Amino acid sequence: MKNKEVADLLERMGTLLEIKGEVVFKTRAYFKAAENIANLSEDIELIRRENRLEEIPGIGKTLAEKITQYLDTGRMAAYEKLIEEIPESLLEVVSVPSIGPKKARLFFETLKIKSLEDLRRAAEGGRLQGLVGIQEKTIENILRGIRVVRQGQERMNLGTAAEIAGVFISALEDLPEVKRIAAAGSLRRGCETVRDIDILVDSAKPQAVMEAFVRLPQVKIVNAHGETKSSILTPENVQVDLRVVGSESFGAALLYFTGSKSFNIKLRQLAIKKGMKVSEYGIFAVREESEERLAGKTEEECFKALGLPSIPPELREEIGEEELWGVFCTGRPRPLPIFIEPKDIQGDLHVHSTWSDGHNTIAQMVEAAQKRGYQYLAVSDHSAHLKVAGGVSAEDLKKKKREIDALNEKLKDFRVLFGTEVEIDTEGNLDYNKKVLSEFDIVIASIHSGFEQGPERLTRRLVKTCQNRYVHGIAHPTGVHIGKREPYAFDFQEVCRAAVDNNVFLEINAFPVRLDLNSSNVYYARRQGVKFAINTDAHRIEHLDYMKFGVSIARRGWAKKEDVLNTRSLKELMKAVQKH
DNA sequence: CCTCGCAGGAGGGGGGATCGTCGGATCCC
Repeated sequence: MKNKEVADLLERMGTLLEIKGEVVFKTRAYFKAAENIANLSEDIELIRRENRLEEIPGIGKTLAEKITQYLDTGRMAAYEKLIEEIPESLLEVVSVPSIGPKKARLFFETLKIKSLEDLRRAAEGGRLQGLVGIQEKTIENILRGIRVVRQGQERMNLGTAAEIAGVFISALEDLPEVKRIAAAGSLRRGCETVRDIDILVDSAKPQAVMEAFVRLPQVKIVNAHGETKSSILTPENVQVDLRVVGSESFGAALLYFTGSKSFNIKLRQLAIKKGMKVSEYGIFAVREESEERLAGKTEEECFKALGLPSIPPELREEIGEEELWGVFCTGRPRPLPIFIEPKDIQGDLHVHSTWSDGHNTIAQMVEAAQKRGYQYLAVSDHSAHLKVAGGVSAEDLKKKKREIDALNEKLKDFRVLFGTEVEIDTEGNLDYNKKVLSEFDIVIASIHSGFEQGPERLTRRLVKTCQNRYVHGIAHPTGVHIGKREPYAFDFQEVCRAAVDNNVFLEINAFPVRLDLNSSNVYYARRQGVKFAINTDAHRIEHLDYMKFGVSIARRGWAKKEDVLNTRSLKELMKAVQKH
């Protein structure tokens, strides 16, 4: 799948065109096209083969031609021409915080600065001094920015982001000036990865909160420190932004600060149509020479003022955008569906124990699951061949089964399920034979090797697995490892079809470095009729808490309770995974 | 550059904070 590759290319072109000084509408067209391609669930190569590129929103004749050329030949003439004029390495120059297209262009034209290294030398050599709008402070900021870029600022996974936000929130929430405090931004929307942490505070004394914030021991650098807004870097170079508003604006500010950006723009456009104005301070009715506050205290109140139902943070995205706005912009708005919530989860179907590479015993995992209010837990250890993860031999399975049976004897209102995460081999065969597989309560199958096989073979392996009559679900179906490994190349649509046809669920793996399926996958698969299970893949009891991340992903994919099998009672679950 | 709605050409993403410098760039969602 070359979707990401194409999207990246268009995005780079957009930035280079910005530096070149092209009109904003042209650059925006490239960014929009890139975004839409990145969010496609269909393979862009397939779309190109069927000559349907122009059906993608934001892609017209010209861009379609360029993309076609790129997909067919691996090159794009327009891009190559562009980088002759605006060197590609200027992309690293604009990646420096405090440097945008204007300064990048200024430096390039006056000093021939083409790269980060050029920029550093010029800044240190005092050659930036004296350019229009550049004085000492700017140069300091640039040098500091270069260091930040060099140390690398990758996006964090959702788990890490939640942890860091937690540290700052607990450091601030007990201040007497702080009435309410909440994490916002992409963390609140439950994005798979998060770039920076956004925290919003309700306080009548913003300056006191600002002071306390920038003096926290976790603060390495203060990048901005105003009356109501500050921005800092932690020692790990994570940016944390804090915004303070009064109680009357807290809801509106939460709305603003949660985003996404494009969602905010949509809201504000809608407001204009209705003679209103939206800002982080509230919803206002606009009259001649005056504004009247209509809402602001809570998000619900703000949505209501705009004539909208409360849209959950996870839905404020490009994913499902058309569906979302279709609901409101037609003559007869429908209510939003009720989406799955953490409290709906009745059990976890994919956890490990000391029988394979887990840290805790089955009994300990079970106790922890009971504490979380679950009704059941499938202990799904690795199968025999995955030696690196202590796969369970067919012989040991008997002992494991006896241990589970003994536990179930003692347990009231809880059931331990005898599960496995069975290895799919390079040909799509499973690691245990039919007789062994038939003994399990739950069989989930997954791929841990042969990622490089290419789409045909990988798709075949997964489809064949779905067709296996002993398999109930596919674990981490795309193989992504956030920050380490891209999903393997395969035909997701075909696997969805096979999953539906064979009553196999696809897992939403809630482990923060996986989150696999991701939001877009869920959104697409659900519309094909795929059923899901949200599992933590816990390797120790604390990991069971990752469930909430999986639920966020499911919500982002518009999943309802009915779409997720482990919201059901044990009886209903076992019925649902039965083979036809 | 795209889309709309009309047939060639116009209009196109919202609202605000902060910084560092003097009008505006950069950044946030």
